[in-house]
Amino acid sequence: MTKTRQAPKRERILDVAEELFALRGYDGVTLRQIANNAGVDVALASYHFGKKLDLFNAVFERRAAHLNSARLDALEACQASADAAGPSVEQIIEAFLRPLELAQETGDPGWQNYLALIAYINNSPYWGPRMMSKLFDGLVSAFIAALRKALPGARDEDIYWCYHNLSGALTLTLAQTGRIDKLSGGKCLSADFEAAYDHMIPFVAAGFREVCGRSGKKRA
Amino acid sequence: MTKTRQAPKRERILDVAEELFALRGYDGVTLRQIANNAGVDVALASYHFGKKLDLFNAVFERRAAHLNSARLDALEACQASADAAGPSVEQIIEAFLRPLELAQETGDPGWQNYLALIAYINNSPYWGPRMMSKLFDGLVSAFIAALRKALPGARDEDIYWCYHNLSGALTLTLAQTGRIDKLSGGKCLSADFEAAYDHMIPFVAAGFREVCGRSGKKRA
DNA sequence: GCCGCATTTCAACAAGCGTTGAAAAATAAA
DNA sequence: TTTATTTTTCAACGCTTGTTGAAATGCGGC
Repeated sequence: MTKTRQAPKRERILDVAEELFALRGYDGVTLRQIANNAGVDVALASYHFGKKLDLFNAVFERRAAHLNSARLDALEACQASADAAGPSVEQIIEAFLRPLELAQETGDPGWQNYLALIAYINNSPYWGPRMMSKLFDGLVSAFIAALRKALPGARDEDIYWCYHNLSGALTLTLAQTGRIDKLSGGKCLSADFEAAYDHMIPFVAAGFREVCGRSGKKRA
Repeated sequence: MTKTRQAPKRERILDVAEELFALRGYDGVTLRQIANNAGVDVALASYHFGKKLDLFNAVFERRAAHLNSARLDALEACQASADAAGPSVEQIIEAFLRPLELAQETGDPGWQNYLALIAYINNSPYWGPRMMSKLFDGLVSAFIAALRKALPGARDEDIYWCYHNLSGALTLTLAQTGRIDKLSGGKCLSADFEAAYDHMIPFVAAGFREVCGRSGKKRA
């Protein structure tokens, strides 16, 4: 077998690129910074990935499939364990958010940088339209469909605006700016994803019900 | 009195810088791009503002005072017209958001770029800690105090997490990525700030009440 | 007219950028 | 071992970057 021995330097380049791109954005990072922090030569990034933009895309593709299937699995699991009416709004939001705690689950701290990078492109008027659809349109459609079923009679327009609010709250959480740490005087911690989701899930579920009509009543 | 003749080229540089920084971020824009789009020489930006970072800061300072006083005025107005119990959560959120529709009010389209730029730094792990506190800490503290009064018995931790969710939803709205336009198939429009706030205000208010307790204290 | 000052352009600098072809080193196959 | 292939480094390229000093332009006061 002459196949991929999976040299560790290639992965180190991806790890460092992930971290630096998440912190400073695509244009705020140079290939030399990435190479230096990874302890390799500049040309090695080009050898493995091609152009700088190709490296950027490679960072996204490395974890995309794993992330999407984890969240889709969570949705299907909560649908399977629900009655004929389908899962509640809380259960759907929970399935949407909880799989994102995979930094703790997998023990790989790179996930945190990856999610911060997702936040960066989702909030960017330049990168958003270029990358978000390709990465997440399928996933979002599945969750929107589940929410539509859990909120009978709701107008599509209202559901999308509510999803937009959810997406924004999530994005700022993933960005890990540490702003809430300072504002709250240390009472809240950006790095505490569990606390963030514990608060976000009931917050968002109540918002959906308020805007999309109370017909979708709260259930245990 | 040879006072400021306020050459229009200086303002044009700020306008273009505002627009391009909002779209591509600080590192994604060159001084030459700004100068070209403004129809001036590269060196003119340095003459008026100094270093590139000084120009970046000048863009923020141009509208900061106006924006903050508009929002603080709205808060004070809703407090003045309330009874002894103070304004409701909805009224406070409304005062927090509605003044941001000043692109329509003032007729200055630059406001939209400015707010997108605010969204950019608020979501950035690099720029956020550097700039958000200086610009908005006073304003946020005033609104937090009003919310604390409107939610008697709520734990500070819960209030800050709810504010974080509000800030995230607002940030993604200001970023103007157009993602909701595509997702909703045109039913929702990123540029329609009024529709965004019409949905965000009840959404967020319901979330605050759910998480921070409906009237008295929250469960253990 | 000329003068003084603010504004704007011109021209160029050193430094850093992404990228590439060829050499060197490491690894696998024989 | 020798050979073939992959991985990594070296060295350099053409180009762009932010910045600056000096020259040119505009303009009100004399």
